[in-house]
Amino acid sequence: MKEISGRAKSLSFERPLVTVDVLIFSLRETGLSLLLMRRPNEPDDPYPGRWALPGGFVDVGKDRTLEDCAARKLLEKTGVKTPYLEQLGSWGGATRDPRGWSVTHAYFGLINAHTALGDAPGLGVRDAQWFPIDEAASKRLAFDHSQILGAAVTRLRGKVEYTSLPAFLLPEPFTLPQLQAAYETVLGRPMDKSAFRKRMLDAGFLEEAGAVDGFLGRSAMGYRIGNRTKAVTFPRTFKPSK
Amino acid sequence: MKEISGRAKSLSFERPLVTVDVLIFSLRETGLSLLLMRRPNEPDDPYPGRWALPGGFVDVGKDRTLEDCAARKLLEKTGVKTPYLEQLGSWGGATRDPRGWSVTHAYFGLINAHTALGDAPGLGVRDAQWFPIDEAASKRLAFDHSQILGAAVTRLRGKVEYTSLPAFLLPEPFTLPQLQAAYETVLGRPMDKSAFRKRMLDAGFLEEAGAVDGFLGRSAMGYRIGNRTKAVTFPRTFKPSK
DNA sequence: ATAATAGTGTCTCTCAGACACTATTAA
DNA sequence: TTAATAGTGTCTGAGAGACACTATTAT
Repeated sequence: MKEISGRAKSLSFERPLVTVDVLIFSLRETGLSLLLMRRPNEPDDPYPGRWALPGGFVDVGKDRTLEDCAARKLLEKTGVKTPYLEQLGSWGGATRDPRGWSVTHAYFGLINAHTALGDAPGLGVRDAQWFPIDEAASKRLAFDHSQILGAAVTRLRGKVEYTSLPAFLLPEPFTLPQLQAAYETVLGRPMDKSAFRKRMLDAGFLEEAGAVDGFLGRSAMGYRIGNRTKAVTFPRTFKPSK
Repeated sequence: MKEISGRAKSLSFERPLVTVDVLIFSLRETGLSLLLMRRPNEPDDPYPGRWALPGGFVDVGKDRTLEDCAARKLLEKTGVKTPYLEQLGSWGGATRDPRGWSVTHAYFGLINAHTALGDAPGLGVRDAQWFPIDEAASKRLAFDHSQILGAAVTRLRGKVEYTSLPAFLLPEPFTLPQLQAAYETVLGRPMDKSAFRKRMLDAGFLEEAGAVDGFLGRSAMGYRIGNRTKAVTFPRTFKPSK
């Protein structure tokens, strides 16, 4: 802040384009998945027809804050209202958008597959689609979105090692075995049941929600998340590595 | 990205102001300190005369990326070239700058007191000054800079529990006792020598740099940081809380 | 020798992982 | 009773903290 050359506080210099992109993750039959949208196919649009993260320009009239803008995009794209939404970071530069110097602000959200009626609500048919993250990562996405996706997956996998993030991927109430399965899917490795339960219950972010389930074998206790706005941090990571 | 109403790809809508702010931390005699700058005292400038984070508008002609812009600000303010620099986050909204909808991108850097010739090079006399972070936090800074500072201190203290960040606060070569003192200063609590040494040496980010020091008592081994661009993550936090 | 600081060895306690065990439900 | 799943108990090993010990230097 400052650097208004001289004392003429003209703000007439060129301003970058300002956008928000949202990475919406969900657990689907095919594993951890990401919502992508196809860019319009008009030839003088950047990256026509490419898959891209949902997002768009900040609307100076509509959005009160960046976070509001991200929540708006997410609502428009999925109909989901208050999921876990975290700022991932910003990418800005002269060349990332052919239309000019631009900055994008990436947020990532975790929603459960139940709310995200996959191919249905609001978005549906059009040009939105879920992809398993490996498949999404192998595509040549628009702009620098592949790079952003890489950062998001790294962050997500990293945080899953020591936070309760995967709980946000499940519809409530969920059981501990379901939660464990969510962790195992995201991390791609099996975990010990006993240690897992100890950790989750000790962390104190779960509220009992009555017995549930049981359409095969013993029924299980259902749980809800105490505070849906933030994840809990565990004192240690799962595998203290080597 | 998209949302260009209709198919007229006019980019003529209003764009937010885009800035970068840098939080420069250093260890000084008075403890962990932050560099602040006084805003110009012209009455129609926002927050005239207030202390603020060093920063300024992105220069679309000069800066190739956001990170470049942050490095430029840091260089202009301190003369330091390639320190540890990490993106902290972005704050954007309609009301944070009276001049209009604005987004700032905060980076924090750790530099050693030797390079940061405190009150001297480049900046010197003018309107830049180091403050112990508690004092900086108690000031009413310009814009939302107090909030940003709060986030930075939280992040820094948090990461110090499980990373090698404090090493960036020391001039090389440094000794393990010096490094331990840096940790203790930032965290505000004493640490056990034996456990500390085990952890640091096992982490494998230190390179021996020959015996050093010894102007009182036994001389110590000096160390350098292997990779100055990123901190090492330890498998556990220091005090498993509770 | 003494003071001051650097560095090591040893013990203990905590806690995560391993894994076998018990509990509950449907067919 | 069996199969399937939920949930518990016990042991062990790794590793961090506590703390006393040894090592090296200047005076």
